Amino acid sequence: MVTMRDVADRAGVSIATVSFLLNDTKPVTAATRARVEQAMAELGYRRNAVARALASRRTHIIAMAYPALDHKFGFSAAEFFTSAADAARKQDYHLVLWPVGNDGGELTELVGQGLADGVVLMEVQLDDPRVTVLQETGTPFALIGRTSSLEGLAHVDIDFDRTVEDAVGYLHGLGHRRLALISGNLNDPLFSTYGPYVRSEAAFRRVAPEYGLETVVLECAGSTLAGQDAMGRLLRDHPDTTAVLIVNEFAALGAVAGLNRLGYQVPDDISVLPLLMAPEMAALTNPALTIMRTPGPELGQLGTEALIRQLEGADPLPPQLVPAKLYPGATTAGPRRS
Amino acid sequence: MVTMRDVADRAGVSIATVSFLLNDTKPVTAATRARVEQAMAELGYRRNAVARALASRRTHIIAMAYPALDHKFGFSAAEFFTSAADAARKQDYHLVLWPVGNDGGELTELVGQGLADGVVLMEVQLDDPRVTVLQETGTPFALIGRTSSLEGLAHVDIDFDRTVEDAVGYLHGLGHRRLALISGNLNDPLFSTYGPYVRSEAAFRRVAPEYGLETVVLECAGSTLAGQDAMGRLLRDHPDTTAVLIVNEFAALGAVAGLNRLGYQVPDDISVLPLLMAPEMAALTNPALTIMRTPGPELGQLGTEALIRQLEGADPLPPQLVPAKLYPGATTAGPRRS
DNA sequence: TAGGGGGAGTAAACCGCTTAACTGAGATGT
DNA sequence: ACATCTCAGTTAAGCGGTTTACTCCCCCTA
Repeated sequence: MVTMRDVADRAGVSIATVSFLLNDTKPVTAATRARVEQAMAELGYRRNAVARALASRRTHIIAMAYPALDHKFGFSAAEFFTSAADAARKQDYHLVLWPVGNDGGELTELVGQGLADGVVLMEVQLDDPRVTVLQETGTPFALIGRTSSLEGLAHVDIDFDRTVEDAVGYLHGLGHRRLALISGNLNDPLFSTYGPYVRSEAAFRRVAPEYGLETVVLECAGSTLAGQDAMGRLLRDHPDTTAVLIVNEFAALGAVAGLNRLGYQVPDDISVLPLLMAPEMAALTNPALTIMRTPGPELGQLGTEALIRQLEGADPLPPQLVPAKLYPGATTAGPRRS
Repeated sequence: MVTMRDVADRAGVSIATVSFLLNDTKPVTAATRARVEQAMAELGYRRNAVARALASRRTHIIAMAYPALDHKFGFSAAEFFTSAADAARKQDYHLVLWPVGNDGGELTELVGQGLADGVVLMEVQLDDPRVTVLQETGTPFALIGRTSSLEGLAHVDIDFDRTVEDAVGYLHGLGHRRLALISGNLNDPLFSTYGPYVRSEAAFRRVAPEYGLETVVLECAGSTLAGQDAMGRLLRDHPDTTAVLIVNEFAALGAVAGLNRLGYQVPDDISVLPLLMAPEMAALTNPALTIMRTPGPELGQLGTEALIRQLEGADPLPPQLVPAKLYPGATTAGPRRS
């Protein structure tokens, strides 16, 4: 292994000089720089990240917590991850996906062991034990999503209000007057603790009346089957509904499948518009879904940047809310004239 | 930060003793052990992984390469990852998902910098540049999937022969006599380099005739739309087909959607059986797919174990092939009497 | 011309842990 | 009883960098 020592010797300088040059922490004359750089090239030197981490007490590694137990690492999560990784790389950090339980214990371990400088948390619950643990241990972190009380926590999240406003406005503009929202399941312990359900339902209940629309809200678990079932209930109990918003992406797939099976035409008989979905997932149905596209790339990037600022001691970014934007597909249209 | 020094002082021993105890590298009397352990508990000591890595030249981190540019990180990949992470944890390693380009350059960087002890590669191509790079740089690695020539490379893969045999046998047993395979797209540069397509198609062409079945093979790209289109072609050109095997999981979803749209009943009119799919994905269609379940958990575990053996200098595991097993759903049945 | 200031480079003390070589005391063999 | 083994522990030399304090040396100013 080629070390700094080797480079320094060959260039006829001290290892400190090599270090200064490499980190750009002290000026170095052009001549010296050239000699050192040549030596590095000739020897094929690569700086040892572990030694650097030990000496500087910074690993330059950011862990994105992967909630292994919750399991559903879907397309949205993949978007968070890749965009976050890109953002990190641009700032000379490594971002890796680290599988941890969702109690926060392993997270502490991770940082306690000095393996990661900070943590980006995704799929944050309204009352998330992980956040508590991270706070108590003084671990730097940023959230993608929000806990219910966030006193100055670094976080980014979806702007549910604007997303729902835009979605409802869009459907209203198409001529729809009877909208339904397929939301979360009250019996699911996750429901009341999961921001997307709670916040989009609240937004819907607020916005729909503003447009003079009836608010039909159906409970639904987050699975294909549940979505299909919910759609059946909707058609039975509210047959005059012409457009449906759906929070959960799996339920949305099921809803479309259900409509197809029951012989309904989408979007002619009924329009379907998921409120949060990744394009890859939208392409899985037929017709392809019109969606409010989860701003995964933006959130991943912003979350990471927020964390890095914190790590570098820069003044923190203000929390950012990003709305999901309409991503056209073929499941929305004006209501059929009856 | 509590260091070994602190623990040693409080327990009245040298730091070496603490280290030996912690790593179980030298015997320690019960009395000393008790004192040290108590000191650790009282001080809340956590061993610094970075320092350990530097001194021992082992980070105990395994990187699973995430080909950010290429394949979608779907449910199968998630299965590889979680099972691999579990396997690693059991052996005192951390496994993390590391996003890298697919040329292998960043992989070398990763190991060159000493950040990871080894690499688990998934979605391996038949002729994979990453493998070459890893070999040249002497990086320990294990493959999930196979390159075409694997001279003693540590690897695990799906047993395509048995998978196809089982699938064909199963459908034959149900009474089907006219099977089709929806495979990869010849125009896709990936096709000829991607093991699953190549090997399962080869197996199909070999096995089907053994059962006295016609071999219809359709090209198809790996997307929902393509799958739907392929199904249309199949019904048009080979209307007497009663069952279809599909390699790509996205195409499989499309195929079912296509059948539904065209008014066919699944499985009454035609049985659909994907050759490689994760259960989560199978649940996305209606009816839920009967699948040959990708042995993701097994492969992730075996791949990781193979790598760790290599890292620890144990005698290597022989390469393992695991067949996908039948995972019942509702898209297969006997052929309709005509 | 002496004094001061600043820029480039060096020496050396860590960072927290592992590990080879060594110590010393009690057990063992003859 | 004396040399020889064991065996639990200790000492100290790294691992490959970062970083503080310090040394030169050259140039500018009074």
